[in-house]
Amino acid sequence: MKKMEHHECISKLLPVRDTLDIIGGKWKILILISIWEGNKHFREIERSIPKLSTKVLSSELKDMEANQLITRTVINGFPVRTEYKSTAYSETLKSVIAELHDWGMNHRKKILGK
Amino acid sequence: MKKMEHHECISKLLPVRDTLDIIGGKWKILILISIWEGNKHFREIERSIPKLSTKVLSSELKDMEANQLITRTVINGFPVRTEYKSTAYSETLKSVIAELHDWGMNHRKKILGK
DNA sequence: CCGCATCCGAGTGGATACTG
DNA sequence: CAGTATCCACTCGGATGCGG
Repeated sequence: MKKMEHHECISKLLPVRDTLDIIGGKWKILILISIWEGNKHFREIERSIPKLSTKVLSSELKDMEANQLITRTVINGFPVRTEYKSTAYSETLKSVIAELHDWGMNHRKKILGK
Repeated sequence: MKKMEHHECISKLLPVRDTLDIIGGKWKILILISIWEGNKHFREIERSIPKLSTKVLSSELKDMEANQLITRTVINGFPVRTEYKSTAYSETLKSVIAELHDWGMNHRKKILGK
């Protein structure tokens, strides 16, 4: 990527902020990966992520549904079961996550590995 | 990026988290861009970013210096002046930011633009 | 099983004033 | 100018209990 020009900066900020809001929290990527791994139910997801409380999971799942990263389906019956699935759209985040991952790997080497 | 395998997931999480810790806050990218734009001094940077308080700026700059994204140079004299500059290393973040930006742009279109 | 409501403590961040 | 100190409002998130 070449040097950013000043007039480009402002227009870049909002979309960057949007993306960070959507995946930038402490849990969202973990939850997404948990679902990618095959976990479908609330308790399953909760148990797969240490230290994640029901309150936070609940609100994160809502955000993610609003952003179309997952779908939520209630299966009638008793007890009620709910199924969370990742959308095809969520797959488009993989290149973003890959970029974050690569930079983070490299950074570890730079900061720690001497 | 192809589908992630399960055993890859865990190894991906830490570096992703590292990167988000470094650029994921509310201000770090704004500050970096402000410095890229040419702002060098504490007050200059502060004034260029609405709503940013001195306390937060101060602590963000320290983090960023620790992560080698910027350098801090005190220029003797009175009053004291300090010069912040972005490092060559910080430029490596541009591809990450570009990826965040592209995804965010696309997402806006998907969510809002119908 | 799903997941919201409530209570509550700790940490964050803003405003302001002050030192070097 | 650079940055710290202090005070304080507010949010976040953990624990727990309950209703559907």
